[in-house]
Amino acid sequence: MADQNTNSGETLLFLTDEQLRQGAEAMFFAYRGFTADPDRILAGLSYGRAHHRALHFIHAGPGTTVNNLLNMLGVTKQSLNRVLRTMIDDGLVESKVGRNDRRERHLYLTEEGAALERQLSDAQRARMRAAYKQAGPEAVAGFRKVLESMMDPEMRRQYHRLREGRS
Amino acid sequence: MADQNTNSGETLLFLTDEQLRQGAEAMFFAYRGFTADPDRILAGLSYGRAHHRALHFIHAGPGTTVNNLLNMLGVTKQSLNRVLRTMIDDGLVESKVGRNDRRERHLYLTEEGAALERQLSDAQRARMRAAYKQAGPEAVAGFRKVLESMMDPEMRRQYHRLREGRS
DNA sequence: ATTTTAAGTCAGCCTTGTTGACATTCCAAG
DNA sequence: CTTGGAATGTCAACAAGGCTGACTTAAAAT
Repeated sequence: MADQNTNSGETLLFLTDEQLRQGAEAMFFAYRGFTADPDRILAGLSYGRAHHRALHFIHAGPGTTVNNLLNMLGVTKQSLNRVLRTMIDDGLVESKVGRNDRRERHLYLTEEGAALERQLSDAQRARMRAAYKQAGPEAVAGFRKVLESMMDPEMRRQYHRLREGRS
Repeated sequence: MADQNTNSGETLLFLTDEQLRQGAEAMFFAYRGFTADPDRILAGLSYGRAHHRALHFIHAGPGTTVNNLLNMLGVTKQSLNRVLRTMIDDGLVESKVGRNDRRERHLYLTEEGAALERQLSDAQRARMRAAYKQAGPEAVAGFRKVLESMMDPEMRRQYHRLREGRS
């Protein structure tokens, strides 16, 4: 608390470096919690967080192409391919040649893949549900607002595109 | 502010799986933004995100012990040691034998270390400052509230301990 | 017919996490 | 004073998951 105006910047009130530091720490610790439950589940299986992310976005946009997924995840195709390969081989993900453009591969979850996705996201959502409930609806609105402002513009666009695709 | 439901915190409606999924995506994309700027800086030097985290917490609690830091970061001592070793060798971090308990090592930033920490956290804070400003003070309060609720209890305790230590 | 694009693959590298084993130093309890 | 345990450091080996670069295949676009 205390020191109000030790601001090392342009801004007027309320944004002390100290408060921003606390925000950064909150992000760090909260993200740990955010990933903790799925990570625990995945640790048993031979998968990692990267698999979870791929499952999530294939679930969110069934039929998405590899290139789409690449842009979502922000990794190289080689890196994604390793993860995708194992899941296709294990029968969690199905890759179908595109009808219009046969160079593209469209990705879908199999029943088994959908089951794992559900298990992982159920765990993650349980924590978020508890946090949302504890913090209250207004806090949640603020939470979402700040997160969105924190994204890179390109990520924000993808975030919105996803939401529209499901509305 | 009020949309449609005047739910007073206890209502469960409001928390559809879809909304929770969006929250998860927001966390994912926002965290990418959150780390992007420091990562860019570090890419040039021969350091990574792990070094940034260590610098941050040594800055936050000068004289912290290795064990303290371990608990903060949630990694093994071997993993931390590798990172710490390079920074000590490079003269960014100083390790002093404890006075009371001479087994402990107390960690401090050198001038050079403090300079790098400042550079990294300035970049990170710039983004947070912009996001906070754009979202507004109420949103920020909610943001912090949700993040805190999302932490593991142990992490929440450490988060508070840090804040108290600086108040 | 040529060029570009989407995807896949191989090889190798880096960072950062993990275990396990072991040495050192030192505090504290018997 | 000896001994047990705690805090730290270090070595080795390994794995996940990023990266780059080079190359192939197939198909679409020009």
